[in-house]
Amino acid sequence: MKTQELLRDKKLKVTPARIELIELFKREKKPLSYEDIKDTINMDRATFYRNMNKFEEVGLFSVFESNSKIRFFEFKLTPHAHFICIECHSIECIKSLDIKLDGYEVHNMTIKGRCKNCTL
Amino acid sequence: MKTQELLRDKKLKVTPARIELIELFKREKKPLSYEDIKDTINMDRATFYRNMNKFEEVGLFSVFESNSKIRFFEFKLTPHAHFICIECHSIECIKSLDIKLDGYEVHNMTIKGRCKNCTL
DNA sequence: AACTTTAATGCAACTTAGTCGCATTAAATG
DNA sequence: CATTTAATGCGACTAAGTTGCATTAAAGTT
Repeated sequence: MKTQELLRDKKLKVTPARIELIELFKREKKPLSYEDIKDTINMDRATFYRNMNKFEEVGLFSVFESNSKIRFFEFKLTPHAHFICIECHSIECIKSLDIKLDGYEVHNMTIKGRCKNCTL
Repeated sequence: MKTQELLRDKKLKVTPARIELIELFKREKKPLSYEDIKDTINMDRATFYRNMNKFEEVGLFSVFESNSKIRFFEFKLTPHAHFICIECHSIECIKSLDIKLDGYEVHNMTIKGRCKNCTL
């Protein structure tokens, strides 16, 4: 769906900041934090966070916290788990795990540990 | 194993604060944050965090972050996943999931969403 | 048991990701 | 075009967790 439609569909105003964010995350296809993209985006920190929180509320994005309390945002395509390495801080999308759990409404699943490189 | 042995085994000094923490978490058998126990423990915040971080380093405790960047600590018995409700903020231990992942050294697994009560 | 080394503690000051209030500006609605 | 409604930028703020430092207490040594 086109970005503008996406926003209208969720009854959100179409603004340059929102378009920029959604298009960036659609392109990147991976979880990013404010720190990761602050230099490439053209808006205030508050605007970034307010929009990302809205996007999560309406179900466009998924969000999770890494080690050391940093929030990562990802444009929601197919639901999947994330692996966060506590050593190199890399993040990997894990598509091989089923993220369902009977009786619960699962929003995300994160696994922390040491990644393939860091266990060598 | 007795608390003192546990500490000596990890080459950590046996102090009243450490004994208090380990015995409390052994008793509770569930993840707790500093906020949860600050009024029942007899030590400074810094001492709490420094000790918990040590305990994690040496493998006695497991740690994970809830929503809203709060750290939860748990005395490590059998490894298991945790479910964190984003609505009522309750935490449940999920023993039914296998927390293994080929090629990775898994330290913890957290699932966020809405719990059984909150999806009614 | 006293002596020395090494690490743990308490306190206050600090860090930092994220939030909030408010005045201003820009979308949407009719 | 006028009006309503919500988004933006800015700076001030919040709160969980950390750090520096002087003090105190374990552990190891003679």
